[in-house]
Amino acid sequence: MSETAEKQSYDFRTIEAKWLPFWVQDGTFVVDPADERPQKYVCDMFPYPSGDLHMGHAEAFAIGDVAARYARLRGYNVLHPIGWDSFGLPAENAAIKNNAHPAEWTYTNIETQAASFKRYGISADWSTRLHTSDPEYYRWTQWLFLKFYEQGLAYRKDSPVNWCPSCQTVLANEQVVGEGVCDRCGTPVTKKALNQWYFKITDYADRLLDDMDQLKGAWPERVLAMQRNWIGRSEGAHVDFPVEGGHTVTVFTTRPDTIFGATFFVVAADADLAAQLVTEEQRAALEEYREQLKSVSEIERQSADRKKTGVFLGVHATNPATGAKMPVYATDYVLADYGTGAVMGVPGQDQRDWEFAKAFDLPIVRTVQPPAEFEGEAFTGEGPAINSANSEISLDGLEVEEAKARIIDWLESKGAGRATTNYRLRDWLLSRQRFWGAPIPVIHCPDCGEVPVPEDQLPVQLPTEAKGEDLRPKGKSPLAGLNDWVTVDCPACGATATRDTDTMDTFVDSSWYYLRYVDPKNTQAPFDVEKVNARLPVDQYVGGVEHAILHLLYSRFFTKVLYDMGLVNFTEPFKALMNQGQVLNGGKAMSKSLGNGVDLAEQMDEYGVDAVRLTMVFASPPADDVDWADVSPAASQKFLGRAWRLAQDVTSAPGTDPAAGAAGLRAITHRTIADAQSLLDDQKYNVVIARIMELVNAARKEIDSGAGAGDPAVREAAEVTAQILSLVAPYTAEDMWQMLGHDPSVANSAWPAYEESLLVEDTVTAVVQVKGKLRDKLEVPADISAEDLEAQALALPKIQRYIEEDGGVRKVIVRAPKLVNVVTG
RNA sequence: GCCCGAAUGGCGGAAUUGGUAGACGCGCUCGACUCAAAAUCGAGUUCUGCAAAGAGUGUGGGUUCGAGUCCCACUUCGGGCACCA
Repeated sequence: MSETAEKQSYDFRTIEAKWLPFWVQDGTFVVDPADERPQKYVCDMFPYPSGDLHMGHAEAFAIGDVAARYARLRGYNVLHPIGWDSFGLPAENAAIKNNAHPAEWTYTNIETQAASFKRYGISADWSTRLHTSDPEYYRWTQWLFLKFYEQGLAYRKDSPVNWCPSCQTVLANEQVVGEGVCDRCGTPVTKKALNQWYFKITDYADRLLDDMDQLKGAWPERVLAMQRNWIGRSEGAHVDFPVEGGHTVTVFTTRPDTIFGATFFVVAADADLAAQLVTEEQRAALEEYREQLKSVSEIERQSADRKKTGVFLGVHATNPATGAKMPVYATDYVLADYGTGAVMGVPGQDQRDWEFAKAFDLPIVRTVQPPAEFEGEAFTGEGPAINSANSEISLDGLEVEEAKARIIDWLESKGAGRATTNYRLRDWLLSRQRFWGAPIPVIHCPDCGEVPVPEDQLPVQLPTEAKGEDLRPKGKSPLAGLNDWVTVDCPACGATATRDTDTMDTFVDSSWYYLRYVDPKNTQAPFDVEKVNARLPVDQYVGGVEHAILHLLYSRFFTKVLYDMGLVNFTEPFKALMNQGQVLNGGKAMSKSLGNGVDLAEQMDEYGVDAVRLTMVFASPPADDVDWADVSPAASQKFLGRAWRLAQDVTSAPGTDPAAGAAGLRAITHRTIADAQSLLDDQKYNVVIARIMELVNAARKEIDSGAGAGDPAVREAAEVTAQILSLVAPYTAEDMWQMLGHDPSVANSAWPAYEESLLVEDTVTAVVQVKGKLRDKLEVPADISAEDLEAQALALPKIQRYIEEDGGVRKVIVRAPKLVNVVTG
């Protein structure tokens, strides 16, 4: 800038209008396939096109963009893709309302969001853009389904499933939230016996759990904890109980050591097992009990303080340890789909069994000695075994762990039991009675049965003519009502057959999109194996904690299956995960009902894109919530103006050697680079902003009351400011960079190198403590010896006084050059 | 009940990982500029106290020359799971 040029004021509108088209034309963020530099893959969880972008998107994508832009400045070949998770129910509801096809609503919203993303300055490579609702995408979702099917990992079964009466569709366990309600509409979920498609995620339970070791430290601990909890591995034993009528029923127990206390036997009332065991005399009673249960809501059933109910099945089981006859009951406190759906009742050591025994007046035997002061009912703690012996084995006196091992050995020797592992995780119910999803590529033939659609007939496309009322849920998939679509020739025998009319859970779509990003236009395969192996796993994944179990667990599962198929050479998709916090307003999540929503577009109009982004990043650590009521985008705008004017004020020529510049400012500049680097590596993005603010303040001071605007150190500070600021405020930074005489884009400039020699301070402030309390300070050379520092500290008059008052020096701790602690007395 | 996480000024949050608590910002107070306001700039701002000084990082103990940081016990808040045998 020449001295004569008229000073403009900082106007974010002009700056945005200038640079947004430039980045598009320049292809600033498009990955060059020939780029040989080391790679980084930074990925945000792709959005659902529910409308325009909101404040939550702004927070998440601002944070993800810092990571991407930082990696780019550090010289990596960065892939930062963008796409949409564009299947899902809201599009269907809109279509019914507007008598339209869901695609209309979906793609209109995508265009709106795409424009907003561009305005928001996200450094995405738009050539990666994908939508899961495009036939070119879901063709491969279907292809992957078929691969899973081939390996027996996709199957159908009849089972009581979660049913939302309002959405008229089944739900996965992961989608039943809180006290048993639908995560979309809050309606209490009921159970319905249906034939549904599942992915066999339980086959991968151990690996999903054990491979979390790879993620420790790189994923938030709470996400790992939630997944661990969800998988719910528990070690125990299977024990076989002979039951009258010639059956043998196996139970799962984590406490085989308590088997001598098993006095009754309970099976899940809603499972087939109960119907198989029941005597003819008791069959009517069982049926009546089952009828009663149907009227009990899931919420009521799950409440722990509900009194135990059940019905005697008329048969007895034999306890393999005691030989005792145990009455067999059906009850709803035993879950059909956990363990084996049957439990040995040990009232002495299990509170639920205690309550059942009390309700049915069954004997209670303690087999673990509670401490003398114990006053509870069932005793579930540690203690020596009692009452636990037969003619062949005695556990008496053994502590729980030892007793478990001994009884398992004995059961194994008798062929009556074995150690086993059980999981809370159930198979993933993936079929949905919805329209706007990827159709399950299977044909049902009266002669051949289940026939997978041949690969060359993919994609099984959704009908494009369906609209409005065609899509209303009727208890079965809307596709079932479209006869032209449903009727098809069997690919195996040519007979008239029908298509499967369910569509896939949208979490199937999102379980592999991060793979497709590296090769989004591939028409021969979901992705090129070599390209994926070269680019993945994702180095930094960014998204909300609400997907802690759902999307993240499913994606991990998919990756492991693909690994086993030889399609990828890694077992975990996301090396590092960052959960951004929510954006609140007044301590509460923004919502229509509270009327506390803040409109992103309005904020950008009023304060500018950069100010909104800066506010998001500066407000708190990335993982913490941002309360919009506590922050000031106006202040962010003000700061950006200060930074921008810095560049405007610089009068030295580009390329001026900074060595001759003011030493004080240079030291601050280089300290800022060094600090920013380690802060960015630690993802302490909010603190990085604080450091840039300090640098801007120091540079301003230098201009106003120091060496002046022509000092080379001021130019250096302004350049560094532009570069670091470009991570959060790309428009302002780009404009600064140009004012400073550089070619755009600052985003592809090199991260500034700091000079070690400038970080070394000549003098430091040493603190002098007496008995750990700060009493005085001392300016000393940075290379002062411990002896000199101690002597100087002890000579201080203030310190002398304390020493006299406290009765002399006992000990002196010296940490040159920063600290002296005098211990007196 | 079980499992995670957190607690620092009026507010959001810093603290090189055991060595000056409160960086940076918001807000507030005072001042400059202005006829005035806005914008901008400057000074101050943990608490008590006129000051000297003292106290201080949820509570209570402990380790240490020295603790926001480490250990033990607890409290409160947030989140997840929960009749899972």
